[in-house]
Amino acid sequence: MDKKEQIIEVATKLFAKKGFENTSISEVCETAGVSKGLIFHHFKSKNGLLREIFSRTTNDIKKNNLTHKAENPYQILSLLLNSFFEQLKKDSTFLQLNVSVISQPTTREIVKDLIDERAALIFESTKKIFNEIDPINSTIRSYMFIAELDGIALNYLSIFNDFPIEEIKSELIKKYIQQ
Amino acid sequence: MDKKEQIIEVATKLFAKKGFENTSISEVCETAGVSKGLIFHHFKSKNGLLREIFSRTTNDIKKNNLTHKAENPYQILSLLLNSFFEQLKKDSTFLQLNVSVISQPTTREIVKDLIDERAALIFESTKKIFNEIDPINSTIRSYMFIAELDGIALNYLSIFNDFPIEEIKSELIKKYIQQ
Amino acid sequence: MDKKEQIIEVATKLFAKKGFENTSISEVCETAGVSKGLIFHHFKSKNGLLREIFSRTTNDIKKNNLTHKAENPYQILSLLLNSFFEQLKKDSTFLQLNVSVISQPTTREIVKDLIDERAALIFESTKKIFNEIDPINSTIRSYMFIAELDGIALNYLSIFNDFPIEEIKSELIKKYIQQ
Amino acid sequence: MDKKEQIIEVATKLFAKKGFENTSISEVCETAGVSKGLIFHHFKSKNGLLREIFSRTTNDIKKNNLTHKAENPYQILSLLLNSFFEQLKKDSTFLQLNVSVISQPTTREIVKDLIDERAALIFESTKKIFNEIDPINSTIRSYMFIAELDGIALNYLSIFNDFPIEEIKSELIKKYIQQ
DNA sequence: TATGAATGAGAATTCATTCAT
DNA sequence: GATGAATGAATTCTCATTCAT
Repeated sequence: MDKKEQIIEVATKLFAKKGFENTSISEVCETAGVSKGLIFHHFKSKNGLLREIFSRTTNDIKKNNLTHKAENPYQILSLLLNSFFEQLKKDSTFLQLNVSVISQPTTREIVKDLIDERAALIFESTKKIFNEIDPINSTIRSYMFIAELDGIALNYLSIFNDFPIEEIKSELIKKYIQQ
Repeated sequence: MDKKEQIIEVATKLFAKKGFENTSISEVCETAGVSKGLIFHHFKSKNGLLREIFSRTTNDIKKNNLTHKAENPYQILSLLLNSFFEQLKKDSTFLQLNVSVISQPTTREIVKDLIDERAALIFESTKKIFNEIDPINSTIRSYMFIAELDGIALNYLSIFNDFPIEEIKSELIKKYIQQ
Repeated sequence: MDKKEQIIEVATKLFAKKGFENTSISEVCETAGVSKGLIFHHFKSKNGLLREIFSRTTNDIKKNNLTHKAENPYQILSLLLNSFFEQLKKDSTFLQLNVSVISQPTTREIVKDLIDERAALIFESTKKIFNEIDPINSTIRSYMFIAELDGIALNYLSIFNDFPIEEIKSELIKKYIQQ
Repeated sequence: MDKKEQIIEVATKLFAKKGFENTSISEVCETAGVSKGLIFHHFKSKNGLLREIFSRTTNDIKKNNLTHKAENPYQILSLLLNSFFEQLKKDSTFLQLNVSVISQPTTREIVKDLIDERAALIFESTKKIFNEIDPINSTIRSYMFIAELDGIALNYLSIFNDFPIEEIKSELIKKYIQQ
């Protein structure tokens, strides 16, 4: 069993549940059943561990992007929306980790470059879709599409206890796919 | 000048710039030129200080809401969008504080009830507007409107360095006000 | 009883006996009967504590210098040599602390400016003496006199177990005072 | 190139530049391009590495002593002083390592026996010289000669930034060789 | 209302050393 | 001879909080 992977797995869960700043290395160690020193051996620092986790998520996004080479932009949008809402329900704490890391000044600074990389990646792949639907306004529509999804995530995860996620999903599908 | 107000002012700025968890009481004291004891005298705890700051923002929103008793829902939307984008540009760090407090599990817990209160407030005043525009779908449209703005704030403040805020604003005005 | 003074007293003894790098803050605290936090409250860091101790010694030297306003340079030299050998025998560990702080790269860096200040102080007061004895060569004779005493201290404290300190003292008195 | 030699070379430089206590085995490994395990394989412990370095210097001194079998004690003194001042200028950090190891309680303890051995060696070879110059006072003159040189080294290396090393050298030559 | 000395629990990090390979 | 994952004890330092004044 790979201890490095185990640390990453445990840390991801704890960071997601309690926030990065409020999860101590000690807690990660105890939960993962490894010594404190090992974390610093593998990741150099707590920040290094966060970076590793953050960049792995980006890599997952990359892989996902490569997967759907559907012919139809509407098909891609459909897949994308479905997987987005799926993750929102299943992986909620994990998504929350990403939002909180990005929005908190200190953690933001730690993964600054990785945020830029990921943002560019998401923007490009979104724009590729809208280029086929509405080439003239594809830039602005991409930004708005991304913002809309992020806003939905933020409100669902952190603001409203009774956010009508299913209806919102229907609405979005209506708006973007069925004209 | 009132020392209590001074503490709140300084703490707001520091929490916004460095995050709540990464700002120590000591730093607030030194910057505000008061003693440590005084903060605990006035706010009972560091969490108490955060709650005071957070609820003051809610009060500001309340006051703002009372102000615009325009006849026309489109006029209200227009005012609302304008002040939103205005604040986004002028008060960016302050808005970021609100997002980060809300999205981080630990701080979220501290102001849980205040978030609920504020969310209800914002939802109600938004719904009042959409009730006049599209009564049947007013609930879903309110949620989507709020999510859209939050998403724009998040992307502008924390994700894209070159987010086309002016074009997004035009687009929203086009979408919500000029049909 | 002043806890700050107590910390300084205990730390001086421990640093002298075990060396700065090998004395932990915990040990200082336990011995002094204060909490860990208090050291950082008063001295900001372990390095700050060392600086405080080092500069106090310089202050002692300053005070000592002001004292002997003997008319005769040979009288001053005599007093000086006597107190030097006296300290060498009584305060040996304390002198060793000074030598080790000065000669170790890391600790040296910490008190760099204080070493410079002290060196200038000692050189000036030595030169004042030799100016009256041999004005033309006073500079070089001052440097040699200081080096000689330091070398004796180093050899007595750290190198030879059977360094003939009394005979060395007689020899120096013969050399510098009785022509 | 022999990895063991490489380790010694790198460690000597690092210990000299940063002090023994402030140089970690990890740093030695990285700089030398070897694994951690290898150091413990060759030297048993970090202390063992220091002892190896320290005793090699003693060996160098031994070899040097064997070399000059001049007939004239003044010739030997001359050679000795020249090589001393030469080393002071060229090998300053290395000499500083020796002084700092000797004067710091912890490191002193580690090489205690080696210091004694080296001190005896230096004393004996110095006394052999003074035996020919002034047999009656040779002991005390040897101690003073050694102390004088050590004091000069200490002051030049660690105390005065503008120590007049050249003039001091001339003075010593005048004092010990030209009457 | 206001101060700041004092606390103590807990944080991240370092580091010599071991050992299976 | 050579590697590097793994350990665990120790280290410096931070920080919210209390309390006598």
